[in-house]
Amino acid sequence: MENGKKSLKEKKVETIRHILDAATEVFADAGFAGARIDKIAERAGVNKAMIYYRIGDKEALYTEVLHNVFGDAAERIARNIEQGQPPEEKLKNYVMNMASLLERHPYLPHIMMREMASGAHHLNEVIATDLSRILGVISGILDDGVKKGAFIRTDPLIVHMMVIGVMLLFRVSMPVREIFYTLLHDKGIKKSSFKDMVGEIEKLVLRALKV
Amino acid sequence: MENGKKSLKEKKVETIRHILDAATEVFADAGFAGARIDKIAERAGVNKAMIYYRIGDKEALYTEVLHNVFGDAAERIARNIEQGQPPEEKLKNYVMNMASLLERHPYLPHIMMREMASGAHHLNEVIATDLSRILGVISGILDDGVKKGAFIRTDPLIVHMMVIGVMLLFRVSMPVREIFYTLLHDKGIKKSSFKDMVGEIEKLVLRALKV
Amino acid sequence: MENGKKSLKEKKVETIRHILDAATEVFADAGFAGARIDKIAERAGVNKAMIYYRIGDKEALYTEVLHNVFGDAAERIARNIEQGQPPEEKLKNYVMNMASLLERHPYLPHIMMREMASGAHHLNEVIATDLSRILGVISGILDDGVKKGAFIRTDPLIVHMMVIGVMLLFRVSMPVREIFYTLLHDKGIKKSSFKDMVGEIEKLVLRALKV
Amino acid sequence: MENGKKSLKEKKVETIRHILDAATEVFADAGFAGARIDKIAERAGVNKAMIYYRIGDKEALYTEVLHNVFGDAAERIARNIEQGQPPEEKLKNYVMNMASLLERHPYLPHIMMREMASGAHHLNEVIATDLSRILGVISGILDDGVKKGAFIRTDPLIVHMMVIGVMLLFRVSMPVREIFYTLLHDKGIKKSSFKDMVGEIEKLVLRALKV
DNA sequence: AATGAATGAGGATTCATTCAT
DNA sequence: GATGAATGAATCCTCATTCAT
Repeated sequence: MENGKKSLKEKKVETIRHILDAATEVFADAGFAGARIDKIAERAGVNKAMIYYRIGDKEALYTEVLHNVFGDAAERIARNIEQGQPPEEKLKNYVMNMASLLERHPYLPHIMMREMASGAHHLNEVIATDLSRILGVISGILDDGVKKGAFIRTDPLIVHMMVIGVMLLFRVSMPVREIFYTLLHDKGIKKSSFKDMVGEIEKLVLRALKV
Repeated sequence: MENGKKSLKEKKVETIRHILDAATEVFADAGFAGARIDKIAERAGVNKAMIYYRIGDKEALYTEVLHNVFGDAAERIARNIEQGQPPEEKLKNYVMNMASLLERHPYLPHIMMREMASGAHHLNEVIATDLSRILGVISGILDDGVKKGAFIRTDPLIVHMMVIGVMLLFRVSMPVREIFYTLLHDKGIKKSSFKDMVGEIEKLVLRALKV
Repeated sequence: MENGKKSLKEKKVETIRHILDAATEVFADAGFAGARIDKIAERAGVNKAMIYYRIGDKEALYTEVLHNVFGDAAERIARNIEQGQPPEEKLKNYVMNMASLLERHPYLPHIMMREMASGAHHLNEVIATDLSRILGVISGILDDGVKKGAFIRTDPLIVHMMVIGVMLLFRVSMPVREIFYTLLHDKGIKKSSFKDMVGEIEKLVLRALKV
Repeated sequence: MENGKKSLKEKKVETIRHILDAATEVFADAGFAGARIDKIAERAGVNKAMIYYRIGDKEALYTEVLHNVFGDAAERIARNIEQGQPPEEKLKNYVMNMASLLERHPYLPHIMMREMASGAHHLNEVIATDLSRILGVISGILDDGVKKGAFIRTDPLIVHMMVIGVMLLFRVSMPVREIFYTLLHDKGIKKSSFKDMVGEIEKLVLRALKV
């Protein structure tokens, strides 16, 4: 039950959350250079100066957004690896985790793709470390599979990029796909949901890796 | 006369090429909003006003760049499908074509990723048509493979996205990978060249699709 | 009870003193336009709103500072004129008083110079009256000297400006002089203390005025 | 005869002059922090962006102004020392030169006083060198006078500061003096022109220094 | 055909000041 | 009495675009 009375600190925390949420959306939509502080402030329902008071300049705000999104992502991934399962299960798990990560952070794909396209200048070491933990996970799974005779030996980076790449593209390409579906509906290409896609990826990746 | 004497028309064409080349690099580096007309002019070795004189405003310039890059890409793809080969060969061909496309257009990945992250607002119908032709090709290959009992039935869009996704990520992530390699060299992850990666993809995709 | 227990009124007075001291320093350092309320609050160890609560807006704060510095100065000067001395002694006294005034108010030179450079908009009539009392003093001394046949007739304003001018410059130019000393130490120019300078001024002014 | 036709380069030079003139006035009036780029642009009759296009940011503009004013001053002083005169003449010359310098640069006093009050942060080495040349001149004159038995030995820096100090104060205090004159006209203090003052200074300084 | 000069419109950032508790 | 939260109004600065030659 919202009781209407908020302490000063609660209000402050809430304000910060509003700002970061708005900033995440706007940066995802428009990129760093295209984002407008005015728009972020408006969408957050705060005065423009508030952003500087609470967070700092555009750069600081962007970094904060990146850290929020990627920090949570990395933590979540690292937590979700269950030991003692057969490699196939672990791999399915990994795909599922990646998928649910993107569902939880709908703006991650946009931000990530842009970041990489920009040379990842903002993905400084802290964030790079976060990401490297994810890579460590898939690497471990594949190694385990190879040891147990379940998987062929492959480059884990490429496997990860295939999984992540198709998911990013899928999420990010929604508006383009609308056009394609219209243009291509007579060629046997039909809409698929994110869930459909995840199932398909799981299947294809397992087929590709299994001995 | 090849020797230094250029006709007016040749100079004009050359100027336009300089502008478009410079614009391609700058847009790839910085995105539409982050690109600076000043920088494009400087890199092209022309006066800023020249850009407006020859091509038009920033929007027009960007569209021109997109069309140059994607138009050539689409044309090249459509040309390279050889009939009468077995589906496996066609698929290998398709992967190779995609790969050589990216080698020929080193800025395409950056631009494409950003475009999609922005909601593909600039990929208007003309360009969408270009892309849809590519999709038609892979769709045809997969259909053929299914008909001939060589491939399992899959969603061609997902297959395409996997192939394209990993390639885009690979090209675009060069700077980030440098960090990762440093962080992860003890986890059995090692540098691979674009060629290595293409071979690996070919292998994995065929394994995933073959009955 | 002197020991740590302060009455509410004492705390209030102390707070005000902290604010005014901090404000004096900051205004002296940066001038009116360059001074930052934030910085004054921080240096005073109080909350920014406190300044408005206790004193008022930036303008009021500045006026208060000016009055504090100049008010005390004028009072002190007027008090220190001893009657019945020979004019030479009175003049020495006047120079000494000016000098000790500046030692007591290290920020007065900076504030005064800036105020004059700004057209003395803040030196409103109240403060102008303060200053005019000082001028009355030197004027009286010179008149007395002329009457007694000790001094030549001169413009008291110019004498005052010479004395005050060199002292202000001396105090204010400390940082620049450091550079000059380095550049000029081979031209026979060497560091002098404020005391040295005061003695020299006394000597020169007396030589200039004595019949 | 203005012929109305100006070459591009002439226009450019003129624009820069307008900007620097306006900036000099505004910085003199309001100091660095108080100066408004808008006001400078308006007073120069140019668009605000022009200032950034031609000169740079506020800091650069200020430095340019300082260099213009002080650079010319230093050069003029160094040129005007005539050799072979008796020391008294040289000293008179020096006072006259200082005076005419201030008549030529009516904003120099305001800017200089503020600069010193701010700790002379912008008077970087280049400008310090300019100023030190002036000091070298007066130093030489006094030395010469001492050698020829005409002057007592004094600290040239103090002599210089007395001369410069009273002149700066005189020029800068015009608005305040108006108040004083009103308040003090019954105490025998009357308006004097800059010329009057210069004559008086010359007299006093010579009396102070002559053996 | 080509370019240096110039600017309007907008965007990031700052800062004195007020408000609510 | 005291202070953290919040903001309106500048203020500096940038950049795509146009103009005049």
